[in-house]
Amino acid sequence: MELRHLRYFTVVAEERHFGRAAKRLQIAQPPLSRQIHALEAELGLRLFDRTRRGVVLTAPGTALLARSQAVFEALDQAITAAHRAQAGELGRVVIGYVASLAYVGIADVLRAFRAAQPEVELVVRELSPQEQLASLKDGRIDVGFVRGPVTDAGLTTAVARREPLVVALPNGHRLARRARIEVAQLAAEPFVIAPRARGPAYFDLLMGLCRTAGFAPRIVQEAPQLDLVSLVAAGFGVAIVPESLRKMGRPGLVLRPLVGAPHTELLIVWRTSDSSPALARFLELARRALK
Amino acid sequence: MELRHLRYFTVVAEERHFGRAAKRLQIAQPPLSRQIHALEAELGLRLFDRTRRGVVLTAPGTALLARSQAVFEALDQAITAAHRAQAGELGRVVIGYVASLAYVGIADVLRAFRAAQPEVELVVRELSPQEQLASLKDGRIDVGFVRGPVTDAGLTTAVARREPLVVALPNGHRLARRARIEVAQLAAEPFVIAPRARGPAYFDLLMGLCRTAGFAPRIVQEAPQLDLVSLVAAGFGVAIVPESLRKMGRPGLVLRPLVGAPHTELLIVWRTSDSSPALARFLELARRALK
DNA sequence: GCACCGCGATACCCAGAAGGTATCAGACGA
DNA sequence: TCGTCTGATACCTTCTGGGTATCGCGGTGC
Repeated sequence: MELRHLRYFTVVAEERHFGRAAKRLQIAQPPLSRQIHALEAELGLRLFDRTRRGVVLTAPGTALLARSQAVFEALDQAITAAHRAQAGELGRVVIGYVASLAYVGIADVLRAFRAAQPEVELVVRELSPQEQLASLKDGRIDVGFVRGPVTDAGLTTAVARREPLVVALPNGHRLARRARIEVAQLAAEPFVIAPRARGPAYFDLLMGLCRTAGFAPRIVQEAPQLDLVSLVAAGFGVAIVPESLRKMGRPGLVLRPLVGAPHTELLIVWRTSDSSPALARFLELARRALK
Repeated sequence: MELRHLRYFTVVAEERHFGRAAKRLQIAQPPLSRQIHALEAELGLRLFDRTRRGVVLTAPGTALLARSQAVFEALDQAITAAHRAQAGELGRVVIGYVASLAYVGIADVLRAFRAAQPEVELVVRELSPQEQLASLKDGRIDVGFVRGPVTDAGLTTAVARREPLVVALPNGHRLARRARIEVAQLAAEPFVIAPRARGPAYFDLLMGLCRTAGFAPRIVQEAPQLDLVSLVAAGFGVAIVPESLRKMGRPGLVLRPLVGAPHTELLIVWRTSDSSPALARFLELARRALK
């Protein structure tokens, strides 16, 4: 069966007259008769009782007519959904993010996007920068948020936000009295830092900073990013972190500007080849929300 | 768009490969490519990203695929419904019945039919025999239950049940002491009877009975059939009724066999031209339930 | 009673589109 | 670099959907 059969059947059933139905369908009456016959033959059912002054539906015809509407509606919905997906209003975006963003960035982005595109399904995965790049490549996520440069071929980045680095100190720390801190003043401090494997770009950036200031940092604890500030607050050492962590309002922690340190860049990363309209919408809104 | 396009699209989407899809569809690969192209052109959407080792769905393609299933399901349901209607398992039967049957016949029939064909909608209308015949002809009801012969052209009848006539007397009536009553013994009694207009056949039958016994009945009250026995119980007079009224178990009423009276026939009536399978099923089950 | 009219069915033709075969173009892997 | 695998293209064939002319059959009106 083809939709043509169902369309023709519906019109004949509504008109109760082959001639009028043919006119409405912009075809001649004989081919219409033939198509209805073909439909009846395929179903093995008589759909109409042909009388002298028109046609009446049989019981199977009545049943078919009542349910044909649902077929056309389902088709309309399918087509509409395809167009909406093209417009980025429908679909699914899987997002990777680093733990340090959980408190200060992602929530705003998700909220803004959900408000704008409520029918795009959002899935978030907390992943280290390294894991994000790998997940992007094999399609487990569609977009990632990382710090530090990304040089992978096949991935495109955009700077979502630039922010200064600051020193995180435990309350009452000797340096906490100072309004701003030089990198060299940290030479003797124990450092808490995320393992290089989780984000080599950021790790190497910090190492470079210290080396430039003339020392190699004493790393007392390598912590996943999430717990980093907790360790600092607990007095294990100091850490160099993006300024936006201030928004966490974590007690027991003091943040001081780091003089001479470069700004860090929060990057949005996605597959260059990914042409999903939902992703495009997401990128657009994410960049706006993070500005 | 035709269903062919959607079928082809679905298979290509599932196989992610034009060659394999074409094999599954029993056609060659080039026409399959062409049909997909035509579908994309009609929708104004790219549904697949053609890569070197196959094909991947785009966002609109994914959306369309997810909803295509619903189209095919709706179609299956429509076709199934048509076949079930043909089998008399689906549809609608509108039933007319005389009030005297409300208590002793219809309920059994409806119960039996509903149990056997729960998805056939049953509509019942209480109508006089005359109204039933008229309603049958213009399609307001599909089947009627009446007493007395029906001679209308275009209507077919079947005897659902034959039963004797009995005399209904109020409690304590002079004749109630007798085990059986002759028609002639009623000559002096006041009669309660339904108006001729509501059922001429039955009316004429009773008149004939009395005339044969040598008297013309004294009609004190013409009541719609429903209230007939109430009037008898209230002492307005006697009535001649089908024996099945005994099942009502109405207090204040005595029923006595009427000697020499013919049996009355409960008839099922329907349009000869009506070929509704649901009606056929109903007739079959009604006759069985009334046996 | 007869002719006419209105309806769907049938016969036959044509054109367009679906499907087939052969082949191309490009990317990937050996 | 060549072979292979992919979908696309070119071109032909076949089938079928649609057109016109006409039929058959009731019902209707004179």
